[in-house]
Amino acid sequence: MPTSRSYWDSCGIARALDVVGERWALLIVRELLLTPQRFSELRQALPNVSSNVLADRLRELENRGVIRHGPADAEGPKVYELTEWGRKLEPIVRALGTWGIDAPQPPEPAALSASSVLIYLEDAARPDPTAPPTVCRLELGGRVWTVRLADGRLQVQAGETTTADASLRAEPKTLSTLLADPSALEKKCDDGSITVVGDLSAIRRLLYAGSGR
Amino acid sequence: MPTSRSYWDSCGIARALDVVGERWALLIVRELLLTPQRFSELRQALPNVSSNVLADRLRELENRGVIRHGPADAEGPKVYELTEWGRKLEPIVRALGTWGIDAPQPPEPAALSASSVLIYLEDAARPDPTAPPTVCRLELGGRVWTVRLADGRLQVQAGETTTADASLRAEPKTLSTLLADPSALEKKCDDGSITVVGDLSAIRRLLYAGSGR
DNA sequence: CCGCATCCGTCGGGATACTG
DNA sequence: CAGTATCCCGACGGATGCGG
Repeated sequence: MPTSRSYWDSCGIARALDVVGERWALLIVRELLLTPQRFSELRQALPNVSSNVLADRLRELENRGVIRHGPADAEGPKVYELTEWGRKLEPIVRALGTWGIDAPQPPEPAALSASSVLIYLEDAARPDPTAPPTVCRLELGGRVWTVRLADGRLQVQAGETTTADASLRAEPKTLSTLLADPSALEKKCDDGSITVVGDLSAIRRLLYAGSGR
Repeated sequence: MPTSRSYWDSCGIARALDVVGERWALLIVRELLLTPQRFSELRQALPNVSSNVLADRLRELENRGVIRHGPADAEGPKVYELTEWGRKLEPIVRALGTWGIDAPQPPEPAALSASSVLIYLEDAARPDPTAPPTVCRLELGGRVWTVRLADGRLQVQAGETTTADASLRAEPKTLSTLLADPSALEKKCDDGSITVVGDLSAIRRLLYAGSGR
């Protein structure tokens, strides 16, 4: 059964927290920022939330108008996705993530979902505006993503693209490590922890952009 | 004893929530946005948090570097105040409040602190840029505040000012009601639920600015 | 297998009383 | 005034069940 407690405070901040302040709620929103996801995908992205709590939160967030539950497109599997109101949380959640960079790392073992790394990548990226436009295909956490570098911006999209300069397959944590130290790219290629197809320098541009140059 | 659970997730968002995601934490931050406050003032502003939980949260937030506990200035009473890092939450908390405006109001009885109304006032205010600069003194929740209207902006400061066009004493909820319907100003004056001294039209400008014109 | 529901143990949080 | 001590309940977390 969903949580029903409230702060009993008419302040907008308190009312916002009545909606998305319960445990795991904002992490679910984080997961849905880039793409709708299924229950099992959310479980994989948030391995530390128990299934009953996840079900509770999803129901709550749906009842309160933050997310929606239904087939995104014709007769696909049922996915959870943000409503228009829920999407307005995006800049807030991203800002919270930027703020949290300065918070201490949790001790191992720590989870790291594909969405987390990609959101970080978008927000931290400072691509060279003079560099050539680049499109990379990413295989991350069992899904395919498209990353576009152009006009001094980095954008992530869920799904395949028709034309990519290169493709990279990695674990989210490995990609995170590479963003902290892009110079380790070749080594990671050699030891097989990542797989690169196509123009390696495109991947290199992505990593250096995502590391803030 | 403070909470020690974690999301065990290296994502910045999760780490931020490890710090300020526990219940009441962000409402404490809200209370400290405008001015440092003492324990008893926080209790009054957050009447629904029990003293032990408040003490726990304050200790946690202090340990994690969000707030500081000490005499703000020479030998005053001990107050809680935001650290530099904690202050970086300000735009996030304000944005959350703006988002929460569209969330349902909690059933009565609902609390409403002076800080809450004043933060809302600052964020919702759209003062007429052509109107004359105005300074109002506010007595709200047992404290004195200074509100300045100038250059199409509204700014709130804690404490007295030397020169004010008018002074208004009210309960936070009453002020909130007036911001929703500024035309009720005279009535509230008459029935004694507020007290105005000085230029009534200055208060009127404040209310209309705070109501988004 | 996916999408939950149920059961149960634990712990965070709420209310009250009390202390330096 | 500024918290602490205590008790209790509900939210949370883990495991398992179970229908589609």
